[in-house]
Amino acid sequence: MIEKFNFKVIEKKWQHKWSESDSFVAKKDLSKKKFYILEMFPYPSGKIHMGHVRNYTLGDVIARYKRGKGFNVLHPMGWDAFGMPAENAAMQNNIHPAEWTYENIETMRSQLKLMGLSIDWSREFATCDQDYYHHQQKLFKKLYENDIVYKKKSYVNWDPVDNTVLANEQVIDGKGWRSGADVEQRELSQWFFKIKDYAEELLSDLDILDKWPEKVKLMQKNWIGKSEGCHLCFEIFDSNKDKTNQQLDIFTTRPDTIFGASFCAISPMHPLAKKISETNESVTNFINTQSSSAVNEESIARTEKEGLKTDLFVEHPLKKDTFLPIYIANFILMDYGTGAIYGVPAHDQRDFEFAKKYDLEILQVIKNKNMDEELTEAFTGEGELINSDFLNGMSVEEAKKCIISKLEELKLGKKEINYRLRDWGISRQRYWGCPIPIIYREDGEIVTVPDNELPITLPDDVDFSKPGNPLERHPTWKYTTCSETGLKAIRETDTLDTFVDSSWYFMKYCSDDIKMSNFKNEDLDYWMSVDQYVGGVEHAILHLLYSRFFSKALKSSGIGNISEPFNGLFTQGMVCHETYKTKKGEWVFPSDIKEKDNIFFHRETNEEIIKGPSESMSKSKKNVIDPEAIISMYGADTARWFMLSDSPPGRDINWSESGVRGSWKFINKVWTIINENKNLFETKIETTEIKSKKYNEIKKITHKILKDVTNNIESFQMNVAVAKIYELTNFISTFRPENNNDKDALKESIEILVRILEPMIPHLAEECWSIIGGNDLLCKQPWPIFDAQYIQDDMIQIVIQVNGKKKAVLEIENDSEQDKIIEKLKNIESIQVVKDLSKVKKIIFVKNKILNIVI
RNA sequence: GCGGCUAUGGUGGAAUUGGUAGACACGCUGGUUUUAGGUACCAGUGAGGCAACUCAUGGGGGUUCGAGUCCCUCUAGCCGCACCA
Repeated sequence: MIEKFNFKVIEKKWQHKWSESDSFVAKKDLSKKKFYILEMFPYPSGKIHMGHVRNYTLGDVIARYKRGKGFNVLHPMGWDAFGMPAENAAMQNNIHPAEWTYENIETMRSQLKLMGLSIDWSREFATCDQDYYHHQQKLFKKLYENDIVYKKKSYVNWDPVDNTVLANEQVIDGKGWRSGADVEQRELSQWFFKIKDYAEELLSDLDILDKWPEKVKLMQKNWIGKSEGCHLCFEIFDSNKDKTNQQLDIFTTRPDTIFGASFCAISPMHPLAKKISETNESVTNFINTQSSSAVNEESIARTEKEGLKTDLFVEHPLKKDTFLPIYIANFILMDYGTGAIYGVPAHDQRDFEFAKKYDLEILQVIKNKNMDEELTEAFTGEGELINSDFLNGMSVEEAKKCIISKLEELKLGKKEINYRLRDWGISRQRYWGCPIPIIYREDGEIVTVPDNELPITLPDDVDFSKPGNPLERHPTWKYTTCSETGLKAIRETDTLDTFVDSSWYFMKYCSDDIKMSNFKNEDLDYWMSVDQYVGGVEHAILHLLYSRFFSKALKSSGIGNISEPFNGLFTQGMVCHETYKTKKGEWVFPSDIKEKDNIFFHRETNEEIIKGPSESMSKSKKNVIDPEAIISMYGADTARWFMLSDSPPGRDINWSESGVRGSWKFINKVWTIINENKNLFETKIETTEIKSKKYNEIKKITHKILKDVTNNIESFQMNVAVAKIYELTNFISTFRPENNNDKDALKESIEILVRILEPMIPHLAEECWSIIGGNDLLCKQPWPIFDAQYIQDDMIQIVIQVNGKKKAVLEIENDSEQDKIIEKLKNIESIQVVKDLSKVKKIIFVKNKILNIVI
């Protein structure tokens, strides 16, 4: 009787061996091909969760596989350690954010180490390390010097109770997520990165990223939101139709509809609206009612169109003596285009609704053949221009071209491209972030802090008992002097958005000596770009777009030469689990449930529990399984194997107890096979030339599966690779060698099995490798290459169809020709047709695959 | 509202990319071993039929010698964006 696999002892043993032999420490070596595999680094929230287990297992399979393939692999790990949860913990539990963060890192590092990941821990860092943010401050300065950073006033979500800015995601139904207070729109002076300047490059370079999911590229494309149109400049007239010497700029993508324009509208935030409000109380009131309530975006989109007519007009540029009234309207966004439009009610649904409400002219200028007389909604389709002077009869496309050149000729407008993408606001009124290396001098100058005064470090003595930014109200921290002029100065008390931290961390890993703050281009030149990035799809836009921008921005500032940081991207699915609730609707942890005859009860209270649908694991629904508990019960290999089985990595996986037990069963099956066959490896086996059928069979299956598993790993089909390995394992476990040749083949088969298991379940594989007498560490062994001669068989199966329906399967020599097969078919009862070939219309023959007789 | 993805047994999912549908696993049924089984092993398991066979990849249509795979259309579910001029 073979004992169960003792993972508790064996997993520790190999983790120790890998670590002491520096097996996964990466060294720059220009003579070797590199492979940079990276998973999105974790936020140190407390403990690792199953999502991390899935993410890092997937990455580790790739890392270990690529090492086997002979690549110089970089597989690092670090911590996305700045951010709000640390400050919230500070407020709630009176613990310093640094202490909270570093404690969590300790815990999570030790948890990750239990998983046996092949990570180069020598390159580990946290973004809240002084060294890291020191370097980030230098990068900020570089971007500042290269005119990629600027400061401007902008509207932000302001929580009046917590005295802080909130991100859009933190505003729930118009209220602050923590305080519950009504969120205000407040104008603040904020730092921005000029990501908009890179919009075109960010868009067009998506085409190079052929190893990215189409879905993510499309999301980024939509987010960038390029649209081509026309910029127009109107003269503004007063109520007496006299020139005011002011102008109104508008942007439109439909210049072709210009003859249908019946009004203009500007945003309540538009400078012109503000100017009018100075002397007009009703305008002031209107603007105030529009700017106060920030509700969620969907309901904003459904809000009824409202407007206020001003006393101003613009003259239609092509229809003399036609004046369009200017409205201030709630549906015009200030931060898209110019914050002003001309309204063409017949061909834009919003303008249509607005015109109906305020009784404005609806003039149709595009007509489609089969159209009703009266428009009941805006017509946005293709058609022919009418009521449009010189544009009449043209298609939409033709009219666009024609009108733009006409407007350009008249110097009234010009072709323009607009992007939905907005500049990236990076100021946060927070303590736990990277200080911005800027001082405001008493003479009004804004200057960067000189390099020899960096890093600007966060003060330790901070007070979280009051809401707001502790840096702002710190007694001394912000007061300083300018070393160049001796003038008094005040530090910038805003810190950088944490997305800045994660926009270049993958470059920092490339530093040979991670503790040095030097950032060498030659290191980047060797290791960058990341060959394979793995993470959740929830970062499809922000993190991935910001990182792409940052690489480009650094490149144009002379740092690195990377235009795309991530060559390959894989977005893995989520880990789900059934949910459980009491009848009162309180969530219950799965670990507190017991089951009897398909009815669920609370383990302690015996209360009946209702089982709900499987949803992605979340603390709030309590449908979480603690990875550490699983690892201590079944071991890391079982957890890893389960994560790779069944579900394709890109889709959601459902965590199940029976699935984990199945994985544990498999681990032991391999363990049993190795122990039962270990004597095979003790002596050399003499072989002979004559090979049995059995021998050919095991050779064929082994090499076929080796080939398949290799392809499956390359194409991220880990679940299929797992299935193939099951097949091989099942075959080996029932294989009974009859002679020395068979034994020799079995040995090879077992060796291959052990080698291809290593990326997935490395502890077991290493232990097996040592049992069968393999040299050195298994993780340093090359990946085996399948031998094509064993895969090719003399006899193959060919499918016989009649009219496309399968009638028989014929075993025949490889590469047999059609005639030979037809001959053979004459002996088969169920296929009568071949006896009289005159009735056969056609024969479709695909060599070694199929023969289809059409009658 | 706009854009996208997905749909295969009781379940998760395979299918060499247009060529034997259901690999592999879970579950279930029966059997053997065991003091016991939430163990191990063996056999069976898409549906219908005694059978030869027939029907089956969300529904309907099409292209093709041949369709889970390609095209059209409908339905359902999921995801992203959201007054973007």
